[in-house]
Amino acid sequence: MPDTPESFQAQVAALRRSHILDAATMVFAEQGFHRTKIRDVAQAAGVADGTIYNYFENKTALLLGILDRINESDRRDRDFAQLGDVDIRQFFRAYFRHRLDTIGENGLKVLRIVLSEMLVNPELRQIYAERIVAPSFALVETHFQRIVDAGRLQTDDVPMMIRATAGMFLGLIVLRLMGDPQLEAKWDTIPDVLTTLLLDGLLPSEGDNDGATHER
Amino acid sequence: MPDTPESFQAQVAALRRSHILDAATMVFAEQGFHRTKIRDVAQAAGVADGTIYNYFENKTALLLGILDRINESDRRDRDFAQLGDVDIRQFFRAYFRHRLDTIGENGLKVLRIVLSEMLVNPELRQIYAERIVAPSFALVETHFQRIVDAGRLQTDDVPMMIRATAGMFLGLIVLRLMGDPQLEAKWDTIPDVLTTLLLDGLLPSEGDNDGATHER
Amino acid sequence: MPDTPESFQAQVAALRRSHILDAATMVFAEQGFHRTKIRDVAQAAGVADGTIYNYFENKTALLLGILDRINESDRRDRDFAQLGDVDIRQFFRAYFRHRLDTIGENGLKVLRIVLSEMLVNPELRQIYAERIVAPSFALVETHFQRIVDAGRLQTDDVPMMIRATAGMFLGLIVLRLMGDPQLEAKWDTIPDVLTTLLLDGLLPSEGDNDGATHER
Amino acid sequence: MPDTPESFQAQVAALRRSHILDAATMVFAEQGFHRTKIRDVAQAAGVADGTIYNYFENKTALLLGILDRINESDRRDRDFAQLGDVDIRQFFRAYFRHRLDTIGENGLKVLRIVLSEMLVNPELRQIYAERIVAPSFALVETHFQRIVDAGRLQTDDVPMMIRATAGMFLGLIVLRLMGDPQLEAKWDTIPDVLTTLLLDGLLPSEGDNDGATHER
DNA sequence: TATGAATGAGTGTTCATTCAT
DNA sequence: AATGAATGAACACTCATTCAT
Repeated sequence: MPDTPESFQAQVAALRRSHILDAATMVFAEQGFHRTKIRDVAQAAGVADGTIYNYFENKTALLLGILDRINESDRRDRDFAQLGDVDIRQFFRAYFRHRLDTIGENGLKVLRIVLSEMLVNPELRQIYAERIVAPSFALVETHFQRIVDAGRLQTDDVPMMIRATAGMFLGLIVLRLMGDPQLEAKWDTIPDVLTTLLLDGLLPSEGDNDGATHER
Repeated sequence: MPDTPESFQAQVAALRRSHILDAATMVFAEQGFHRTKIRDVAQAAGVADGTIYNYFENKTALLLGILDRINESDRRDRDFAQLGDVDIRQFFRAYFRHRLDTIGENGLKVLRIVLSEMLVNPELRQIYAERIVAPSFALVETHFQRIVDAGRLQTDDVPMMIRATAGMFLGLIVLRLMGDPQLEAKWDTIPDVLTTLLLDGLLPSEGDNDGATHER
Repeated sequence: MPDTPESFQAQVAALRRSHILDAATMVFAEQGFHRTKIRDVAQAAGVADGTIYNYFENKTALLLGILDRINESDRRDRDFAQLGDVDIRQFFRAYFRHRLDTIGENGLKVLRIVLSEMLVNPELRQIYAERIVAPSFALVETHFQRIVDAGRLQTDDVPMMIRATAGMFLGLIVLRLMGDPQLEAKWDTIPDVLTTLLLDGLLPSEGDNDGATHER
Repeated sequence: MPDTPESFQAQVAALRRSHILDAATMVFAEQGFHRTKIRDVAQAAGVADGTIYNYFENKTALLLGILDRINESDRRDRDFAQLGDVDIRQFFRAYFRHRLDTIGENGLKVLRIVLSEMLVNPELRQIYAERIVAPSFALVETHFQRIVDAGRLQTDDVPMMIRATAGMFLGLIVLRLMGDPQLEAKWDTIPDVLTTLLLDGLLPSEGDNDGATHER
């Protein structure tokens, strides 16, 4: 079935938009948002300055576009998260591993820029909060609540537990972005470390030591 | 012992420097780093534009100054951390509570600015990594290693465990700065939530359920 | 006699040209020349941006087109002016009235734009001077010269008298465009006021006062 | 009496402001408002681009400054206008002559720019209407009303008569700016022409012809 | 040491015009 | 002839920094 002319035009437009976004992601990751001039993006994309503005309202909209892409990949991850009916320890490990792989080295560079700008730009932040954080948390909450109800995990406050978990992951990313060499060296152990820490906690198992006890 | 004229001058200078830093902290927290003009800082400090440059090399140096102050308060917290020879659960709770209180609402505003800029400014980042992160982690590592060696806590990798813990704290701050309403509402429960999560983990205690088992 | 295909095409073209000119007149009058974008004209005319350039060389040519239309209506007024063999006072009144009516509220808006641009654009000015001012003045000059020769009007310098008269009219328009409220309120009295002032002058008629005399 | 430091600084500032305004007037007159870049003004004034903005809010404010100067000279002319207790014919001639001389060749160039922009810029227009037109007309109205009451001039509507007169003057300027060669050639006869036309009107004096009569 | 006026490099955005389709 | 996406030159304005006083 051949495309109608309209949809063809639309496809070309979408393609170029995506192309510009690729270029923007690249140069932003390389030079940072503020140091990057529109001209840099244009040159990287092989178009004229003005062409950018046929596809994005302004420079910030380029970041929004990048955010939307992250949004997309997050949406896919949410589906992945629902698969977690298997062994919990394995699921945790696999999920952290998956997120880590999805981000990748390049993703870290982009995250640096996006995080930095989002912290300081309310518009960006709102988009992120509404489109990504809120629905993700909502989904994961129901999911985990079920698991907790089934007695497979134990916590008093599912929403806060989720946030603490997500925060741990995000915080490690931020710490690495801050330049901690230890984290860079052991980046791959994160899934294991987090899984063990979150599931088992830091207290010694009963019988592991000389009788130290603890009460909650 | 009266101050010599030199040291008096020096004290006046230090005072004014501190005064300017107060002003900078305030206006940065309120308007962000980039949106704040040197003139804004000068007016808030009640001095002329040029005077700023007698005490700080450039605009970024103001952030560095703010960072140094955070550094100072962190150094004091490190001492506090060493006091942790009491009950571990109480210590965790008290420590998180202390950090939370130290930051405060206003500190969050400053953190937003400093974090954002640090993510993107290698110079700032290096200072932070060298002066704050590294020594803090080093100190806490030896401290915790001792506790682990004493069998009071259990973990395979103390450095990573510490980073995960610090990351969880930092990540929650970032998530809140991103605008998560849940976190804002339950901000005060963080010490409890984190303590329980970190010490006990998510897995149900033996006997809490119908015999589900887990292996590490 | 049916039109040949060529002339039919030509008619369609002329029609579209005129249509575009209508749109341009409207949006220029509404938003001014510089604030109006070609896209505004195109949208108002219901065509694409590029189409404008099939009918007009550039944006200024649109103003030229508007000027040409004013030219046309002025040509018709010239004929009207020749009808002035009736009572002079009536003719003056009727002529001013006619010009006022011809311009209308909408014409004032257009005049504002055209005048402003013409003052500053030599090309436009030249067209106006050559195509409109010069022939109009030439015609009116011969016409008035005849009337003066016939002793029905009295003046030393017909060309300057005509310019002063035209100037008075134009100047009142400009003053109104400048925002004088008095003129807006009494706009309709202009034909009477001008006629009386021009024909009778300001000096009191003989016998109207206590014998004041004047010499030219 | 030596100036206090404050007033000295203020004087220097006023001087530089005036200097910049001189430069702006010059380059605007030469190249027009829109074609003149801030850099042109700065170079003509021998200062940096940014310095302009220490004295004027924006480019338009430069025009406002020029307008204010015209305002000032007009205020002086108003005083001049009050001197008109002498022979009316002489006063008219002298007044027109004075205005013509005040404007001069250079003033015409400036007027071209200011008029053009004012026609199209409501902000500028309002300033002009409020600060210049209204007070001028108000003053002249009371002045002429007195003369009319004294029977030395005759008119039904003083305000409109004044506007017609001012309009005639303004209109002649506009016509000349439009490029009429006749006006340029006989520019100096304007005071005489206008005076005669306004005072005596166009109708032949009684007895000058073969008995043509007219009624008002 | 404080001042604050002067500096001038730096850039996002607009929009008239072109031209491949 | 119509389209409308691409072009890229153009520019007002900001503001960190300097330095004469």
